[in-house]
Amino acid sequence: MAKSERISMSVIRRLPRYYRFLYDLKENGVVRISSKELSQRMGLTASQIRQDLNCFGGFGQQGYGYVVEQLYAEIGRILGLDVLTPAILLGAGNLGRAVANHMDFEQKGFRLVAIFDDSPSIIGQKIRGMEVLPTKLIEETCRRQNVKVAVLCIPKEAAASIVEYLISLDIRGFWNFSHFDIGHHYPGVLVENVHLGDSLMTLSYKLTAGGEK
Amino acid sequence: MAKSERISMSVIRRLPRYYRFLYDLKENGVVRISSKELSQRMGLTASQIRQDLNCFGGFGQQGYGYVVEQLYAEIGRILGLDVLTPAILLGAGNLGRAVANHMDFEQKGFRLVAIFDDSPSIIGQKIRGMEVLPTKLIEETCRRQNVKVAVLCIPKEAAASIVEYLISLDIRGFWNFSHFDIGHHYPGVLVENVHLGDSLMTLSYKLTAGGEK
DNA sequence: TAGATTGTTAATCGATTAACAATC
DNA sequence: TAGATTGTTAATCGATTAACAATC
Repeated sequence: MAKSERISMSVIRRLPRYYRFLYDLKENGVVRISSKELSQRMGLTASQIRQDLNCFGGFGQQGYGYVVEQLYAEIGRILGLDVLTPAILLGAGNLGRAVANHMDFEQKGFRLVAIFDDSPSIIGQKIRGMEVLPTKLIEETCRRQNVKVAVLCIPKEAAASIVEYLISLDIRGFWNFSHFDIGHHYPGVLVENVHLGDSLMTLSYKLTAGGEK
Repeated sequence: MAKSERISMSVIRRLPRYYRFLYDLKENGVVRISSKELSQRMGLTASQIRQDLNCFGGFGQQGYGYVVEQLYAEIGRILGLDVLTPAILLGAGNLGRAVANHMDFEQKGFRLVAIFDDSPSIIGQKIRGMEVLPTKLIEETCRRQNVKVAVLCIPKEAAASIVEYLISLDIRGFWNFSHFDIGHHYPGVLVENVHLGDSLMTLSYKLTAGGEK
């Protein structure tokens, strides 16, 4: 099914959006959809949608379109959402608490197994029913639960050294909210950076430059 | 100075990252930097850096490189960080509180002037010294403070109708954390979407596909 | 069957990289 | 001046769009 060529990140980053739109269609009882109609709803070209999907296989039917439910499931599988990867969260400050409370990890392919902080005033607090643990328990937790992913909600200064430590514990993926750029330093380590500040500055640019039009 | 051609989003999205790296260099007392050295630190090509910067003007000096402090200031200006745009935040749940507390709006070109929620149990609470106001005060606040930007930390269901309302109040920019896709529906309205769920699913894909290598 | 819509190939467009003359 | 490094043009690479034969 899946074609063996390397898939570009441009394509991958569109998949979660397809997934969301298909979920909505599904919820609204829509059974089939053509690339044309989906393209109009999403503001893309039909060509791009077909091109994107055909990176992974022919999910449609000529003359008919795509079966919503089936395509939804297929994309979920491509994204790996059907296998829950154990993850820990580091840093239970404002941001860490919000991420832990707000994000539905199970629906996105992860299982949040523990939350850590090193501030004595935060340790022991409950977040979504989970007690915040001291950082010295990280190693044991990772070993016991076979944790492969860490969510970083810690300050930039702390991040650099903690990343090294986590990699030594066999953590292989980071969802990084810290301002520290894990990026390209560690080969084989998979990183998804969430730089909220960058996003806000981009909006500032759009507003500034948008006025020139 | 600024060249008049349209700048691509690919270039724009790299600017905040340049800005962060230059800030660090500046803090570490580095006075000058060449595109080559910066490229190594950032994991880019020197060519790309020079190409990017020259979209906006020649900020360097042949045979020398770039003056860190000067380039930093220049990029800040390009991003429009020197003008603070008044913004309101809607939705003081977990996520809204974290964004309000965590984000340094002033450093990113904005001034957060008010926070709104429609839940009686949240209205009146203080977040970063600001009292959460009932949504019925949105109109008055926007008019009085000439608000042009809204940060949306509200559920998807609420977003669709609130966006229309805010646009009618002359809001022209959205920093959108809701799962609602403002995207292409409203011409002339500038949107920066932060889809945390999409980001997490992308990490799931990387982990899934990374294993195939 | 006729109509619709896919999967896929070819054409276009845009972004990145390479090369080098200009110049500090 | 000689060496270094920019700004910029040209070459390459990749992503998007258009077109159409295949087929349900």
